[in-house]
Amino acid sequence: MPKQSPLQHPEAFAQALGAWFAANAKDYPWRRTTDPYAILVSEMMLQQTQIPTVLGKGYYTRWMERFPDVRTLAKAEEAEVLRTWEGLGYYRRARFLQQMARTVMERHGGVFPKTLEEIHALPGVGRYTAGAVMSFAHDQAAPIVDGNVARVLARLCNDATPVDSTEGQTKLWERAELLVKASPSARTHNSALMELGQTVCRVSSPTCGQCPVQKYCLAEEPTSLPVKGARASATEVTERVFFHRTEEGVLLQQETGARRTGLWKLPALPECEKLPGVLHKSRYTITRYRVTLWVHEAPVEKKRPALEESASVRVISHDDLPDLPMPSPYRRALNALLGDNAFQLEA
DNA sequence: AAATCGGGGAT
DNA sequence: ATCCCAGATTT
Repeated sequence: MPKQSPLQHPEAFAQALGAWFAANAKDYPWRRTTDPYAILVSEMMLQQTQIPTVLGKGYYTRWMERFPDVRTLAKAEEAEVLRTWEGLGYYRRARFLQQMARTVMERHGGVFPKTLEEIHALPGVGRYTAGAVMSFAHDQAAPIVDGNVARVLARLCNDATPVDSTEGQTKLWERAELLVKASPSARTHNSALMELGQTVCRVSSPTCGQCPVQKYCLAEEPTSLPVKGARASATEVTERVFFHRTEEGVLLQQETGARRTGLWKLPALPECEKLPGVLHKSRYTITRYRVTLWVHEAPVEKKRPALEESASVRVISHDDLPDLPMPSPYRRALNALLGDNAFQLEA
């Protein structure tokens, strides 16, 4: 029996997908609310971050308890905002979220905007996230295309156009829009499309036999789709910082540049003729970098620039240490240095 | 159109 | 080690 294109039978496709979802939907906290702020928080946390990460470590619940609404988030301390985010990565998202809250307070009088254009204009909110809020909070027929939807649509249409190309993106959004407009509920439809990609139409070993829309799928070799462009290879990076402990606490430095803005780290090691002793060494991979982090002893006082006079460098007391937002690699290094094995170089 | 954001988990 | 993940912004 010949396959039918989902694009030529959008109503029947949406019907089959919706029926499947009605019987198989998972229970997530953000599916129990229609509060656009609560939806937006979940979407921001889930950008490039898996559901078990957000859910398992309690990030979402903790955030909503601490910042239950836009007003609370808008007036919160940035350090507390970043500390609540610590461990999720891509800390820019946390800062965007607070900027969003302040924008809603100042530009929208504290009322969360209701149109796609206004939501899309909020800091950190792109086309996907704006569509997610419109469909999940307001049940409006706005399309969404995330990694899951891209995979599902590429396979359904048997389309090898690279999904990360401009042409591929244009096709995906057009198809997503066509389908969501043919569905009885955008909220159900968009949730179902993503969940299908997550549970059935998986990256590897998809379970096509259990797929509710298999008769609409034109894929001949599902696992060969979607096609993506090659990514850049990893770059080796060496980072040298130092550990200086006084009676009052530990010397730390706050990031002010384009990366990890607002977060604290061990201070960068100044240029030295001779490298001070090594206290700790670790390796981690971040985006496209493979970093070797060396923690040295503090350089001798007279050769060290007046770091304490720099606005970004401060002695942090041990009591305040847990409350400062800090990227995970530094947090781990600091814990190792302050723990029982302090001053022992790892083998 | 491509790079960057400088995470984290699964495989 | 590599890929993927409920992406967005900047240049």
